[in-house]
Amino acid sequence: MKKGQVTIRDIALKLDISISTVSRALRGMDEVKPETKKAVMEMAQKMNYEPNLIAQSLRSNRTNTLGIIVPDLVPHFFAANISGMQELAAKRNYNVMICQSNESYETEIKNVHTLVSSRVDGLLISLSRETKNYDHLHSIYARGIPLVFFDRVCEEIDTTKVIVDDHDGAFKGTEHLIQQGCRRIAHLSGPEKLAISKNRLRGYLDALRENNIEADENLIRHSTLTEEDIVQQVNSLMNLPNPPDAIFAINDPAAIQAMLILKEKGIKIPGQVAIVGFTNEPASALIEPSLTTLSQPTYQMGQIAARHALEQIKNSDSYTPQTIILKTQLIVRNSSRRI
Amino acid sequence: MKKGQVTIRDIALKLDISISTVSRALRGMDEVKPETKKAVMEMAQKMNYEPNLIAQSLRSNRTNTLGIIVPDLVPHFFAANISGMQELAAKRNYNVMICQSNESYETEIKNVHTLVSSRVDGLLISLSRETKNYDHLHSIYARGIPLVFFDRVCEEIDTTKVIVDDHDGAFKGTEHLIQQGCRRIAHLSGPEKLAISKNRLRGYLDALRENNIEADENLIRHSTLTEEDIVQQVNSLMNLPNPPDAIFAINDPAAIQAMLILKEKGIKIPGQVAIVGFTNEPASALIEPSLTTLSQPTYQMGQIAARHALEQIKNSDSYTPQTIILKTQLIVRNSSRRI
DNA sequence: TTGAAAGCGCTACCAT
DNA sequence: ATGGTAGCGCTTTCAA
Repeated sequence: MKKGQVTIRDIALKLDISISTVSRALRGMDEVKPETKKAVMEMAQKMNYEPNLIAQSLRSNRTNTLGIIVPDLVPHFFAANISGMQELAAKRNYNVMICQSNESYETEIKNVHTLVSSRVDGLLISLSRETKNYDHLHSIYARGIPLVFFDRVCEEIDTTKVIVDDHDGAFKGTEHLIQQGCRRIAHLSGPEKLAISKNRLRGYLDALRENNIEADENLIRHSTLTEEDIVQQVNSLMNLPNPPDAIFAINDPAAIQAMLILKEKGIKIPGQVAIVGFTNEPASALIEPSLTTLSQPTYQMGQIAARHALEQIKNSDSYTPQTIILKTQLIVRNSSRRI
Repeated sequence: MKKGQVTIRDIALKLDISISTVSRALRGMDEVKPETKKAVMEMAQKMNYEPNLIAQSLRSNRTNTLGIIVPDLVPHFFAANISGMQELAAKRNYNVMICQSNESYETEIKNVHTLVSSRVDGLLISLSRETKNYDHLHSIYARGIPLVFFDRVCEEIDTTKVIVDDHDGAFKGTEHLIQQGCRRIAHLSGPEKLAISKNRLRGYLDALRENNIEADENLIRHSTLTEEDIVQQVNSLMNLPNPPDAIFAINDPAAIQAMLILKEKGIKIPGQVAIVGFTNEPASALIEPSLTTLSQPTYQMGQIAARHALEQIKNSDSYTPQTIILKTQLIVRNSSRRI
């Protein structure tokens, strides 16, 4: 007897009324007689009816689903973002479909196709590191699918972007080190052309300049951020004739790496070298010494991004794209506290 | 002119052929003339046609989507699991729809309804802490929707479960402490009725027994695992007339918490009290001293769970439910190394 | 207050 | 090799 899921037709048959009436009753329209409504509701309950969202979607041309593409959903930053998105979406009766690009441009393109084919009502994306060509995103935009970038954004598309104020964060982190008495502050940066690297580097440089400290080329290191490369960069820094008294790292993993290397060398933190990271990973509060860092409002970031996507879905005409810049917060811990 | 997405009908109209032919051509059926096929393909490309998975799903009664329910997708354990699932699903041309129960029974029920309504082809779930009633899951099972439990499973439903060998892990962790010379080993456990608590407690007790160490009721603490409760339990343990020389904690966060408390008290780790955790969180390798723990194959766990769900979807008749028990691996670090 | 029927985009069956 | 058509489950006119 099991022929798959129960449909409104099954209910109609049982009650010997029309499909239309069942449909109306189920959605509580008040043009249907109360007792009919009651009978339908009870029968639906009894038969374990579950509405078929697929059919509804086909009809309404809306899936109530947000597509999300991230490079990798494991890192805390992305996990928290997605969590915020899912949470808010659920509140508004939306689902989320999630893809990982694995930092691959090709995969990211595939993901876009998948989500477009799934007819998601909106798309939230944080770009892969490889992505240099934006045709697949232009195509989303051209289709009129609400599109929101978060964290790793594409400047050349006029749509809502939610980002962290990297410049401001780097500025605050660097200035904090200066206030602690550091004067030779190194910057362990990431790949040179990455937006994030550029912005944090600028914040670092501006903080130095505003405090009348001359920047030293030797103290600025662009790293691939692999384990080996960090080892090499830190060693090279400490072997300078005039080594740094502080390191401002582009992110917490790099900062933690650096700390481990320094500790192995017997260098006192923060006494000899103070450290500041960026992103506030869960581990950072727990290591020894605890790491001073800039916390990003990750969960909130996801919520805001999702809210904007939904906003845009709702008012596709009147909606105006915005760039939302979230401030980071300096969390002072022991790796930098000298005073 | 923009009337939403392009359909096969649009292509058929342009080419002045029938819808059926377009459909066939698009799917590369060889009963269609090569030149027609080529024309269709080119036109589809040119018009930026994207197949409508919703329509396909309605027709085929398959969505190519797996539903996933976790208590919270932020913790590394769940994030890695989901990542494994998504990865494998993508490989087999499946999508994932993800819900968070927030450890709430009510929300979990809502999630189940959502995913059933979305007609996911299979469901992967790790139960909320609150869930004691399993009717919503029985209903899934009764509907014939492939169901796989991972980590937090429901024993009373005969379906595939992927779990970690908690007993074995706890046994290995405890035995390791014994080998390090500890004799009064406390166990910081979780809520008493939780399966995970029970299994790890049994492993702990069995290790003691096999090594002829008498278990001491005072050293076994069931905690709610909130910050305050852990503080209280650890303090209480250390205030015993005969305090423990080791703590085996139910998970890494609890172990790390305990370590912080002990360090504040000036108690040497591992000298006075050795510590072993469970789960191998990323933070655990980085704290001081680094935490000995049992690593779980999280990513692999997700892959296996997804593989079984897909297997079951494919061969719904011949498939036999299994319980897959994954072994943990003891990772010895400094928090327990006494010899 | 209810019913009949069209149609969302697609596939598959039956013709030709 | 191609076209016509029914139907997946639902909503929404239009009629009654």
